[in-house]
Amino acid sequence: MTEPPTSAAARPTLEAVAARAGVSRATVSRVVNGDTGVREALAEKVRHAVDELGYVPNRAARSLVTRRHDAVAVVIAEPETRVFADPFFALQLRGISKELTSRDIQLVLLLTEGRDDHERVGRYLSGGHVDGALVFSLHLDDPLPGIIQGAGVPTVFGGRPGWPDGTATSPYVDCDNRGGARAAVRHLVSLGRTRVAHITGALDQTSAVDRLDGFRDVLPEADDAYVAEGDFTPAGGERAMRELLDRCPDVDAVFAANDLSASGALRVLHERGMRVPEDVAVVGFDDMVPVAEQTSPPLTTVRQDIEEMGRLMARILLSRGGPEESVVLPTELVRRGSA
Amino acid sequence: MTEPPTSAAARPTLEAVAARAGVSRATVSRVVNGDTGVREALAEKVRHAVDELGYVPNRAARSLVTRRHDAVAVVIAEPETRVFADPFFALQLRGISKELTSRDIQLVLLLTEGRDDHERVGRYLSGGHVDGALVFSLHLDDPLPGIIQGAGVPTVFGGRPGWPDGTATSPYVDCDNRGGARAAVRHLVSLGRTRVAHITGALDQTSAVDRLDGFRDVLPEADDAYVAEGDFTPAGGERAMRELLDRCPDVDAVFAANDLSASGALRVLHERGMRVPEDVAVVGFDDMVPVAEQTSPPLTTVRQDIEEMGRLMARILLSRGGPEESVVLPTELVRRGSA
DNA sequence: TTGAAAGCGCTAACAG
DNA sequence: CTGTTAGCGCTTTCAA
Repeated sequence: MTEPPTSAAARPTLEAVAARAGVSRATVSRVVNGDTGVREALAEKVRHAVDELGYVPNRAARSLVTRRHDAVAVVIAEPETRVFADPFFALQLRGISKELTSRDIQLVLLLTEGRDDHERVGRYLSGGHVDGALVFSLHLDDPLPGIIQGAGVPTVFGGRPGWPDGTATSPYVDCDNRGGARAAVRHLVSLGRTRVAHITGALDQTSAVDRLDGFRDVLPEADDAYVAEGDFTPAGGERAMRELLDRCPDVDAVFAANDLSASGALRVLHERGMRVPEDVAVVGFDDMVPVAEQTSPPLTTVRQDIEEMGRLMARILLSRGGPEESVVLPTELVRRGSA
Repeated sequence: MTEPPTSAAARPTLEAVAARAGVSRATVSRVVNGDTGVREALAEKVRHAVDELGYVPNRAARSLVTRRHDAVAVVIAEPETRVFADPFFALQLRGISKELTSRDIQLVLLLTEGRDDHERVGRYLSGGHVDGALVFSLHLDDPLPGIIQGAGVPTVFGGRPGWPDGTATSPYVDCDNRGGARAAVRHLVSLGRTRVAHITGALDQTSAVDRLDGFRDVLPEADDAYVAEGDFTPAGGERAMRELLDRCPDVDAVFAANDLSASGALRVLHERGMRVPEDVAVVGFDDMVPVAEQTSPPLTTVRQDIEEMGRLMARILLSRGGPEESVVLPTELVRRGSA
């Protein structure tokens, strides 16, 4: 790949199409770009020539003059952490991909790990190679979002970034983590449970903090002993559940910060011979269907539409002139067997 | 985004750098592209000007003349199937990303589902927007690889494509699925197990077929009853394990096609009160560490270096003139508690 | 070793 | 409504 592909040689140009159709380059350009105001007869001829020749516009040439790139960067920081534990990003990517594809915009994927990469990504984004960026800021202390803000590229964040409200210059898309958590805990309470515990997510992520806040909204008086720190993984859920059981053997309900940690909790509960939901009711978060439906009993959980969040991120980024506001999607409690 | 970003306006051009350094555009271009044969004094001046102005080359302009794009497409077909069940792709993506990044090449992600997308991807790839493609062909009957072959773009496949040997015009990178499977089964046999079962992967994927073949290589006389079809998921593993136990209650070892299905099998084994490895020894495949180390007991499994496979795919694609051969990476048995 | 000049393929005024 | 024209920013001969 040090040389231009010889195979795909001699791609036809606008010029060629113009000649074939017997019109000027400008006219072809108009037709190709869907400009109105070309006589239908001519337009038809042009389209015919395009088909015959298999003409595909040269993006580089187009970019050069329009100063657009029809490309959006998706930045995922520190993939090791969660990307691989959790179908979350994959689903969001799918939503993004669908939206971009439908508008014929390229998805340029940027995976980063560590400080060097931050700089590189900053340079890349300021380099003006893409029209915008969709950024997943995983950790509260991640410097990347700041760097990106500085890059001067239109940006939409996935998940609420961890900076003080009002500081933000870029919108974000998130689900109503706090409201969803409240719904989960209220459901547990409505079941008559009085000793409700919470297994948190990784507390360096806003989603985990927000869900914890939601828990406290409903149970402000809950003893700290009923809150165990997890990390969104099944293993973390197991650990937290063990702690909980040791500290508060009387616990009769658990709200886990996501389905994965709930599945871990469920495992420990079984291991200790406790019945779910009779002895301990469990609610998760995410409605990661392949997880939530496979546990025993199937998991009652808070659904968020992850793919839609991705789609929305792209839509907002691309909607200059439309609403540039952050969006918080609603959640919905899904009842299955565990609570 | 209907308009060029006004924020990141007025990027400096080669022209500007040239003026600043008091040389011609050509000289700046040479320095920027690492051409030898520029007097060091001048080169230094140019580099200085580049830094001062924060010059970043305009890729579109460069592409237009070089006919290269410094971009590679990564095509993942039908993500719903596995991408989301399994950290597999994420790891491979990471390897690819690292390699591309180190060479300053863009990763353009193409996610497809269904026939319409196939055409679109075909058009995109023939469109000459990227210098090459890395393609994951999941299913034996996937038409996409064929379409891509036709697109005339240099391609490397991830995983052995499902067409007859010799048909392939593009190299692939895979791990030694068959050899790894043999090692796993031999290990079980060496433990004195005489009734070894196999939980397959999704048999419309070559990796699953190859692992099954490896199993049969070692145990050609094994009764079909000892082979249960899974699908690489924990749920599939559970189902298969149940079948196995019902059909052959005397089974004393299981080789599962991957760690995820092994974890499902383990669950069923516990549920039925069987001890692992005393009553039934279990071996997985992949060494998906977060899975394999969290099961109880921890999983003995066949390790493959997934990230390296990704890196290698990129390296092969980019190594025109180097070895254009397919590569099959070795695997390694990792002993933990389950066998 | 360096510079001048000629485009790469396309869009966007501006005329007609 | 259509064509003419002038570049977008860069690399690359070709001369000097």
